[in-house]
Amino acid sequence: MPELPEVEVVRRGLVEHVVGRTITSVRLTGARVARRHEGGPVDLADRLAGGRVLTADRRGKYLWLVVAPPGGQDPHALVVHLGMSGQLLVQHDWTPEPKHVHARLDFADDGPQLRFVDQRTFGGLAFTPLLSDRYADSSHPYGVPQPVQHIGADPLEPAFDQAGVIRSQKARHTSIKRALLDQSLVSGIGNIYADEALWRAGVHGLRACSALTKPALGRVLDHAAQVMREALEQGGTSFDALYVNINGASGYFDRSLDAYGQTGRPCARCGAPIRREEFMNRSSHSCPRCQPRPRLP
DNA sequence: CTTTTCTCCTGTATGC
DNA sequence: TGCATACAGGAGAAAA
Repeated sequence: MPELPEVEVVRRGLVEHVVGRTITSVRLTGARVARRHEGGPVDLADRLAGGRVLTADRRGKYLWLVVAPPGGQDPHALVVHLGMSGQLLVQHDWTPEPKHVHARLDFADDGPQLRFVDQRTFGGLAFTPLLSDRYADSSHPYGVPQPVQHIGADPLEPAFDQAGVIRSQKARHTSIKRALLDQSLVSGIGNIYADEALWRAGVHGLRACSALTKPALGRVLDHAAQVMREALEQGGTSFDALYVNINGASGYFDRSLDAYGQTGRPCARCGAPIRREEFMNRSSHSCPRCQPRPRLP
């Protein structure tokens, strides 16, 4: 599932293969891929045609291409969310299309297309204005797209204010895992890296935010940032030139997971079998010895 | 306003 | 073999 490191790998691929090119036409399959675009699929395709891609940017799990429309209008953002199963593929038009291609962008040069492929269609595209970032020291010179404004900075960007996040978490009446997954507090963390960060910190995800000390919350966030940096290094090694890849679990990093998906395997620290528990109709993985469960609320 | 639950979707794995 | 069911889960709407 694409979380921050996987999306960053895709962004780097777009910088390499798409930035600087001019879009000639866009073909969309079905309306669902554009359901978050205000004007619908036809408007989305129309407004992208003739645009030049200035850069590829990202915050958390949101990815966007900054596109300068023809005629000198203000740059807008083609916002891409990969959802659970979305992929962006850079492929020549003669390459047979995989299943579930929902969008194809053609360019003015002879280079390959950009294809958006999404089996479960939780992802989608939207073309939106760029607005000024809420963070003063933004590293997003074109601003951030409207659909991205409500999420917090991610742990790998300069605007990330860890002390501020800790203060917000302290005030929340919820568990630490819910807080980690809440993109409005800190973005980019999904189920995989939440479980990994909590395992590294030795904290059970059901612990109340308010019951953890600020240093303990800081350690969880530090581990989240660190595990995503490590995953990015691994994931960065796995994509080849014409394939902007999402490998489901970040390149080769799935070999390095200590908690997520490790049910029954021995904990790398203490040897106790990793347990799986129900959580928000999903699953959580943790070590029963290193991450003792809090008393029931 | 805050917090929780529900819904969207389909390929893969498992059980009877 | 065939069919039913569980599972994977990000995000936003809806409900509490």
